[in-house]
Amino acid sequence: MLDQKTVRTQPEAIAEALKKRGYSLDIAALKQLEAERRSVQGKTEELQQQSNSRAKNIGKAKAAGEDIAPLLAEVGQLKKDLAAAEHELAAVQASLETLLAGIPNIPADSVPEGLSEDDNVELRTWGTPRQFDFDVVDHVDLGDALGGLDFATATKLTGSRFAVMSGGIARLHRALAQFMLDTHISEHGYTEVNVPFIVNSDSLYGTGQLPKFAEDLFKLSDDRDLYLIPTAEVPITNMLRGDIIDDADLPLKFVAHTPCFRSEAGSHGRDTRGMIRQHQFEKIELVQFVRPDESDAALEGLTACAEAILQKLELPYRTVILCGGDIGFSSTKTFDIEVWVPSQDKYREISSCSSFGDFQARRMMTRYRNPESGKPELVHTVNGSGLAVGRTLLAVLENHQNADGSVTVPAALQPYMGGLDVIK
RNA sequence: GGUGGGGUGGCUGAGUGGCCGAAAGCGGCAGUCUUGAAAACUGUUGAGGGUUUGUAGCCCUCCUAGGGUUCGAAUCCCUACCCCACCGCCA
Repeated sequence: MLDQKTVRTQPEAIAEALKKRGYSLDIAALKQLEAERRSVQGKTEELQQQSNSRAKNIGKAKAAGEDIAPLLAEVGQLKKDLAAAEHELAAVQASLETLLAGIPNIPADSVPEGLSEDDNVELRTWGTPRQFDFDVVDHVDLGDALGGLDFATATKLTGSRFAVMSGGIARLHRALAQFMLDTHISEHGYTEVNVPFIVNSDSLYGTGQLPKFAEDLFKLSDDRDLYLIPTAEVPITNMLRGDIIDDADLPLKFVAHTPCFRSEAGSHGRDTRGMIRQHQFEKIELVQFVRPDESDAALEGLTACAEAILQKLELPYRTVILCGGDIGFSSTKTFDIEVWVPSQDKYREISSCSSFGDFQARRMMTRYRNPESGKPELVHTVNGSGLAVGRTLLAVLENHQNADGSVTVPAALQPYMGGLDVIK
């Protein structure tokens, strides 16, 4: 959520900044609601004040032993007016709140112009896509031949966009998760957390998935208003919802390994083959809470942590900065890391690292006590995948495949595979 | 599942209808003292919002959340969520 005061007082400037996203802010509606809010709030507070002072007078009169009956008679109409005004105010504030909560974050200055992913800008590449001297097989056929990747059975168990892994591939998948987690803990200074995979709507509101993107989530039919997490970003970031953090504790860096559940509504027919787009996948998520002036550096650092995993796994990748039209709702700046997928002859997203500025912090009321002002001020949040495990598995299988259908285990993973160097 | 007790500021914890945005302590901040620090002492210290040129003043709201009673609610009633204790059941 953007700062209400800024939105209200400088709607034109906000609207201009949001154009970079291709978002058009309804200034007229905003101004109208704001004018209404102002008058209704003024009226309500005046009535509240009257009501308060009369109640006090009644208290004094009673204490003095006076007859309070005439005073009581006076407040009848006031109470009715006040109730009506409060009702009206609540309605206006709810409308304003809905409008404000639906406004996306403002892209950072460094975010390039553009409306689609075609306008994203490549920042750097690492490694060189391998030249194969045999016909490249995609991970679905590779996995099928190895007997460890089975989509048909998963369809029987659940439906489309699920997979059953077994044997060496299941172990490789687990090894990848462990390896990433260990690397971030011991080499990058993150604290491991283990969090719930089911969250309430307040948490989803805090990180920005709700109220706008409910259709992307799996909601439990249980009447407790609970959802499966679409990413560990939600539980980790919300750990500090409503809290005031000690300045000395910043920056806070957390890493978690969780499953992620996404309905993929609206992506029917996209990436239907293989592990690219699943309803359930595992991810190692990195989250940082930082002081406002440190978020740019934190985003660079966090992205480097994610890239380090790909380097250790000897997987070629490139890093792009998303253009204004392609960044997520809550993000002010996003770097996507894309791994080389040989069967598709192109780079595919494997990590998305974003800075949210104070956008999430404002929704969550997560603050730190600024030693200079002594006041609680909003922190900045930064997060990213480090990495998506399923897509990494796919990349390892395809990039390290051999002519005989076997897959070479990258050296970094071998300790996690009991020393195994080839999956056959 | 049963019974009972609770959820108050950064933290601990008082407060059972008006004098309570809220005692006290801790912590924080400022000062005195000190070569410096600690200790001690003194003062100060919740958050959000409205109005406003204003970090001035005035005003509103907030004691888990949502309803209710009342002229008036941290305080009484109802509901939800959470915590604690004991009992039962069980991995």
